[in-house]
Amino acid sequence: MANKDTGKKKISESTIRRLSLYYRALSLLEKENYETIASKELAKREKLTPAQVRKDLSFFGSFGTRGLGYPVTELKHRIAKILGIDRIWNIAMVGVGNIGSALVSYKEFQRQGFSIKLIFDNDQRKIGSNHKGLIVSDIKDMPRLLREHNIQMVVLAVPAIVAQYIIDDVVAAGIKAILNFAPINLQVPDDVYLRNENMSMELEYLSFVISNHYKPKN
Amino acid sequence: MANKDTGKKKISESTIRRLSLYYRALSLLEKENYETIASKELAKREKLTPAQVRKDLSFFGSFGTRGLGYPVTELKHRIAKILGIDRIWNIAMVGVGNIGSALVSYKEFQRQGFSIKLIFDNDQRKIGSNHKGLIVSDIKDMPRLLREHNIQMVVLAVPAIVAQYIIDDVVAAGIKAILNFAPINLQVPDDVYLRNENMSMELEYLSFVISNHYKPKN
DNA sequence: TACTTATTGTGAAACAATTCACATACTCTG
DNA sequence: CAGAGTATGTGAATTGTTTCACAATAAGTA
Repeated sequence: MANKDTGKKKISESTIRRLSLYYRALSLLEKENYETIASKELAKREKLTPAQVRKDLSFFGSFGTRGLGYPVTELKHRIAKILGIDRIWNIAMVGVGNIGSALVSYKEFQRQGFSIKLIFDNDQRKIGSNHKGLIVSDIKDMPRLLREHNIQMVVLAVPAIVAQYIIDDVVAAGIKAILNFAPINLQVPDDVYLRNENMSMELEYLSFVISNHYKPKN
Repeated sequence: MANKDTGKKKISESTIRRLSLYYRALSLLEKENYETIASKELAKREKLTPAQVRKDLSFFGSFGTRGLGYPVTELKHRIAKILGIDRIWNIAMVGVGNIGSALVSYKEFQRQGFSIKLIFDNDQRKIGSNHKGLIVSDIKDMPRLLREHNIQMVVLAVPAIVAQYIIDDVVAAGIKAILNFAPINLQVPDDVYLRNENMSMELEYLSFVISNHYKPKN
């Protein structure tokens, strides 16, 4: 009864996001030379409940040993496979402003298997310049280059005002996954997954928490 | 009673985050000279249901007029007040690496009332340098400067390896809200709200979505 | 004023996520 | 190799969130 993409999905987004947490925790545990880990300890490290850890994992199979726990290295690989990070993803960065160029230099992406292969901008002064060994390409060549370099994901870090115009091109080039940093609601077809990252919203949430002495439950 | 706020009903994190969306939508509607907006239209713009919009708002009061909708400008101000963004927040940026310096230049923060007042680093080569009109201070002076400049929130953009050490100082300086970009689980006391922002996790989620032909529900 | 239309505000219903609790099954020790 | 101990895997119970559906009520109209 494993989940596969046959029809219905019963896996929640929260479960997937926790898988990322488990993956990071397991990488650390591996370095600490743990061979096995109990749900209790894994939960403690991620501030979750043991039942939640077990339930999350159980959606994808039965990875543990009763009385002992989960094998650290194996579970790490299994989760990598589930998340689809047991490979290298080719990324393009569109927009080389503050955020874009920071992310190009962000070593964590490379470390996690997300390899930025192309950078685009529409500013003539930026086109041709070098960022961490990559030459900024003209956004006009984007459709062709995205295909030629077998890019699977795009990070969009352009001004809000041009974001829709540019994302249309990205979609037209066949990209199915986009991480957008422009603080605007963009339209994409149903079969394209667009995730919005809005840093002001994060600060607004902090603002609410301290203004209202609100105690989030996690 | 986990939540304080004088015995009010429990508000979910999702509701708060949607409040940010409504706020942004209302700002736009105001520019488009709308005077009132129905939950139906507001929902459409944010890809939510009208019932959800009304329910979210109803947690905080009764802001609309039956038969007409919500008054755009007034609702915007009410939400700003609820979120605590009807004011300027003084922020300090700790760490002037890629992410840190990008965020210092990120105009959206300023625009939303989050004003970066101080920047810190521990690298002698960076201390004293100028970033967007701000001089990078020595992290050694952080406890004193945070208090002197009445800083209320800290954005942490330092390497994971030193993050715990630095956040301890931030907490000791009396800061109650921290946005952390280091991909590591930090420990803070109960009365400090720490929010983690992990960009690799966002890409991992994209990876899962396209690897499994997963259809998120929103 | 009375009538029509529109849209809110909100209990109740439906749905979703988390936690509980325990049978099951494995390890470890002597 | 048996008994003690431990921790998984998972239905059931609980808790949380979203959607439904409709009474209430304001605006607009004549």
